[in-house]
Amino acid sequence: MLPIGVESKAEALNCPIRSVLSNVSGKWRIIIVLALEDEPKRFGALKRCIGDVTQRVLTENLRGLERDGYLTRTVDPGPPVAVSYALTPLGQDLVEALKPLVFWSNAHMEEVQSARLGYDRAHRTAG
Amino acid sequence: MLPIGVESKAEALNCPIRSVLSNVSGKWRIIIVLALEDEPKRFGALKRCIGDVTQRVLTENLRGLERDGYLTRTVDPGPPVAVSYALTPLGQDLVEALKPLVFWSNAHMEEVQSARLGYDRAHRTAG
DNA sequence: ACATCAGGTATCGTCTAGGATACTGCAAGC
DNA sequence: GCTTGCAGTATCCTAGACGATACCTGATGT
Repeated sequence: MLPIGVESKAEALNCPIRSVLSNVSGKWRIIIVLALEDEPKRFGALKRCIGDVTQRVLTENLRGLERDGYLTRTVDPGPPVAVSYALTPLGQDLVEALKPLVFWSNAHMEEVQSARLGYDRAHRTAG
Repeated sequence: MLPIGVESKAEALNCPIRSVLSNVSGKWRIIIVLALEDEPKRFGALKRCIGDVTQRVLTENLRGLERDGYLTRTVDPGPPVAVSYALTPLGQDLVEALKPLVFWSNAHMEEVQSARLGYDRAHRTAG
């Protein structure tokens, strides 16, 4: 029995699963830590690697991940200045914990998509 | 190198990680599937077990998870009617893929919280 | 007759993550 | 002098997830 149920707001804040989940939910957080798995990357490289994230949102999420201790931000005051982001040990650890989910995603994505198609077909006009 | 980067919107939709991630992100989805791990539950039991979710939101998320094939909704037309939700094999599989993350959360939650405190202390008034 | 539980819908409001775009300061390259 | 790349800020806006509340249908209890 996993401790996911709560009876008060205070309890919800202390629930480890909910706490970490909230770090990791959102469209970009997991993608960012995965992008940093192999090596540290500079801001621009990270942005290019992810592809379709805006500068503002990437910055925002990087700040959040830094705040939670998953990565570090290092400024090398060149010139030109170069800012690089690297996973902390905690962040690398998180990536390990995330890998099963990643592999699973690769393996089962099509099942999910066809389930969705089936559901939509069944629930469109016919009730 | 994980396939997380994309160069077009179409590509983003085909990225397995992003696709599954979007199923699972949101405040409640993961909590719900975890709550169903041990046995099927009826709507009311599920709601009581989670504790602080409203009826509307729970219904909404259950529909979404059903649509994606993670759980089934079964109506037993009593009377009284009883609606029970159960994980599909796909859903049980997802739970397995999620477990490392859950265990990790339990183990590292405090590190994250103290990282956050440290960050906030360092970034509050002093820049 | 009235309240209660079950499993929802319907409405409304809020809040925030994310997207779009413009702008900055600094340097290097042509 | 102009553009380009880097690493951002500053604004504004939208969509949708979430919360609160009221209501509904049918059974069951007292």
